[in-house]
Amino acid sequence: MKPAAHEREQAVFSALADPTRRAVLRSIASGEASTATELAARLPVSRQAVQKHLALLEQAQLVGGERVGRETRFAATPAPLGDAIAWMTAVGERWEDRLAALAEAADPEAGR
Amino acid sequence: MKPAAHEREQAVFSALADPTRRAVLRSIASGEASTATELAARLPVSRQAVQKHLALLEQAQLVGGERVGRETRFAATPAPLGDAIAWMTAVGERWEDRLAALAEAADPEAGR
DNA sequence: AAGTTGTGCAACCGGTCGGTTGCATGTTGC
DNA sequence: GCAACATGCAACCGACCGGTTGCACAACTT
Repeated sequence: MKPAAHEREQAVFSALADPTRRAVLRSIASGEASTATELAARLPVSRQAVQKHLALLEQAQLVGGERVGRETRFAATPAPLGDAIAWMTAVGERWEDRLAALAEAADPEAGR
Repeated sequence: MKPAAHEREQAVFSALADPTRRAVLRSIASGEASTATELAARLPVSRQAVQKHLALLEQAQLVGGERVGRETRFAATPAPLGDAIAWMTAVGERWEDRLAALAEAADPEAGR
């Protein structure tokens, strides 16, 4: 298997792009609901729509589903969020570095 | 203007959803390129495609463009990334809280 | 056993997205 | 002034996405 990092990254970011999906994830993370039908009751979409969102979230490894009896209970596995955060902070740091370098180059003497 | 928070949130997350757009943002943040034509040269897409991505990134306030002579130079303004990170950490914390509560509730009985 | 509740899967549909081509405009350099 | 380079804008297109409906099946309940 090839997790490939940027593949998971892609999965996470695109999973987070949809507002409904974010709502689903939030509901699961806060324990307000754990099954597709429960989530659908809290959201203005059908159960099948929620189910598709859950499939994507699961593919991004943001949630994990476990079948208990006749219902499938989902739980959050927010580890991938860490990857996304890492990407963002990396970009942010690069930006800061760049800014610092520019500032230093433009202001070598009068620096702090 | 009224940013409405969740509107900016939406803009940021959907802006980050596209790999090409992330590449553009990374290139700008690291100072590798700053104009649409430069970016297009580094990427396998046309200049106009990059330009559209830049428009979205600018709309999400992740970059800012300033016209200098005949070229438009873009710079990163990663502040919105902080919002996104805040959202993620909030979800992550809620998850941890929930997990802690469950663990605590399950601890005395330890059954499953 | 029969009915009820929850799930999984497939097909379909309209809208949006990422990308392209084409053209018009503005800026620089000779 | 004119050629070359960079940008802005619009139209168009194929693909994907979010959502729906419909149906078949598994699992409790009585």
